Amino acid sequence: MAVHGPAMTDVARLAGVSHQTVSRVLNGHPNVREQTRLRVQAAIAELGYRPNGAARALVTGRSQVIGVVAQNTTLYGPASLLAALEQTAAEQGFAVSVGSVRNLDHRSISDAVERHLAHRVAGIVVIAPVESAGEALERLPKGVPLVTVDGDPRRPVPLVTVDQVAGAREATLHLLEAGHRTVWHVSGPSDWFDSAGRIEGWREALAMAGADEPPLMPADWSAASGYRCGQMLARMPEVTAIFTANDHLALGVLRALHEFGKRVPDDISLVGFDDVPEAAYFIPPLTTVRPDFDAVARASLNLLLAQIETGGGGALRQTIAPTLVARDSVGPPRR
Amino acid sequence: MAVHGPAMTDVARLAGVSHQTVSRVLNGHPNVREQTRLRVQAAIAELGYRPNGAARALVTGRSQVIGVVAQNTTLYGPASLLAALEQTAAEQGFAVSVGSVRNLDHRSISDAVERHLAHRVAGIVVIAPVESAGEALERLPKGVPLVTVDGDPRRPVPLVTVDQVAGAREATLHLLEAGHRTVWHVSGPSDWFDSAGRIEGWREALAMAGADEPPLMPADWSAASGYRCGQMLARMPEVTAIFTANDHLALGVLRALHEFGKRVPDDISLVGFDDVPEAAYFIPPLTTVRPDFDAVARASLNLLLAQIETGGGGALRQTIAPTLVARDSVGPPRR
DNA sequence: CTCACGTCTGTTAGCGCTAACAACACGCGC
DNA sequence: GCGCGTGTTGTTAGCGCTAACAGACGTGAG
Repeated sequence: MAVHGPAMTDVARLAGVSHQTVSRVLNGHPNVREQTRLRVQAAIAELGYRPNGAARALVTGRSQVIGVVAQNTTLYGPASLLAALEQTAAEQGFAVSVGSVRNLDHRSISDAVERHLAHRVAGIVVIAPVESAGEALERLPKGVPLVTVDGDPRRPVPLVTVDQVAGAREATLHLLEAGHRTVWHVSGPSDWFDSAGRIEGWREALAMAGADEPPLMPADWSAASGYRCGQMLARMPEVTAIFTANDHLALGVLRALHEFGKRVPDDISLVGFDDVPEAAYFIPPLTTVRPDFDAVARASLNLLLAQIETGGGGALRQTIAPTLVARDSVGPPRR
Repeated sequence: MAVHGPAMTDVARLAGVSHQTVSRVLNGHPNVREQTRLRVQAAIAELGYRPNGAARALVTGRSQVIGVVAQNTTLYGPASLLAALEQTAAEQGFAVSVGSVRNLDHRSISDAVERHLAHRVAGIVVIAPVESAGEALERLPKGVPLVTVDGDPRRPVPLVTVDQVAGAREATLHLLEAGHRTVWHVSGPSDWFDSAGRIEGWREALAMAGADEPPLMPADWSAASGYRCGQMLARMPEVTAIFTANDHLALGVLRALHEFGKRVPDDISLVGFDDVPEAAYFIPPLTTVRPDFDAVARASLNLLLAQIETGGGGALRQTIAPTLVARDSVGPPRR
């Protein structure tokens, strides 16, 4: 057929061998004479043959596809992760199928996973940053290679995660070292592990320095909610240093402070998280924490591939340390 | 098998029918007795049966998967498009497989498309905003449902696109109407159709108003290059209004202007493009043009689905008009 | 010279599903 | 009664591939 191209038997006929020999060449089996191999490869090239993934998936029970389940792939973090994952997977000869879900509840996650399973994906990566996702994962059929990213550290599922705690600790410490008595924190949504980790790191740093812990300001990830928090923070004279759970929150805070005539870093210092490409062009350029999404993607894929090959899957864990990127939004407190 | 779950024959046995009847129930064939249908559905539910997509893809020649080829899914536009596409596809029972490519040249695109073809995707959406991608598309095997997004308007391939020209025209006119004598433009990369369209709209608006056309400032999409352009624009006293090809460029310009002591909108007015979620929290909130990504995704998918069903594919074209979002970054020129 | 063994290649079966056809019961008009 | 259409179900073949086995051939040991 014109659309579907030649099949293995067509290649076999042209090369004057059986289709099985073609299969052997394709899969790199050892016992094929060099001359035969070349003939087959020539035939493949001549016909522009491409193996039919569906047929292979049917007989082997798994396709060369990795399923990714994520929530909001518009957010900078998930989008970067997805892109990196796709890149890395492609290098290993795998395609990536996305199944984004509106909510990260039990049902949605299970559904997305099962949809992937129906296509016999080789493995699944779940970007599951919230509590409710964890439960869904444990009830999944065993034997399916699975890796979670930024998931629940307490669950016995292979996990790759950015070291939120270390990143937040570093950010907070950076502000403390600049001379601030304490640091306020605008956090992400309370059910995200990312948020929890960043809160924990912030607390740790405060405790290490013997600083008072001001009340937490909960927000979501949006600039809008950062703006709302900023409007409150700007009104409190004792606030001199703020750590926001991501860069967009920082942007919102920045604008609120600006409206109230508070200058950054002269009056108030600010640190974000994520290092979005624009952070260097905020006013002023934002000091922030940069997670290494490529490293996370590589680690998750390696973990997944290991499971796919061995078939078994220990509950491994891997943590990627982020780095602080110092720019202009941090300075000493005003006297 | 534990992992792969029950097959159709298992369901058939439990329901006391042939596997073919199960298939008929699954595919909604008309001639099945109501009572039989219910028995089969009960058996499906009881076993937790899920049809094997690979087997279906093998026999029908196409899977319930749509392939998406895109370049940089980290950028706001492509990421939003991808997410919207995935959402819409899921509603129609399709999964989405991403194949991002590093470069949008002939080879990369063809490769990505062929990788999708190997998996017998039902159709392909190419987010192909640059010149070189167009050629690759025409040499593709005929008969594969294909839609391009933001692609070349001159090629005979089904195309859905944001009306860049209209958006840019509106943005420029908005500045002109505020009283500015002319409008400067910081454009995107010259090989993107998006850029070309926005330049065209800007020129049109200028011509319509009889305004002089200042030299074009070419950039890429990044805040960094916006910043570089901004440093030049800030030095030129006659510049009172700027239209940037996207919001991140505007952010960079904003910062450069700020560094030079130029205030927005008092000294210089600014309009962006994209309406990223953060644009409302720039300093000042950015007036910008909002493309409707959901509409684009819906339109592309409809076009694709139509092709999948009818098998044929006329070279349809659909244009989605963006809307201007007025915020605070535009004002009358200073006297 | 024969037999065992390794290397290479071909033949067969079957993965789970859909499409095409066959089979059967039933009701209708003649 | 017969033939015929209609609704419902079962049977068979085959999609393109891999795995398992079978066969052909050459090589070296006995």
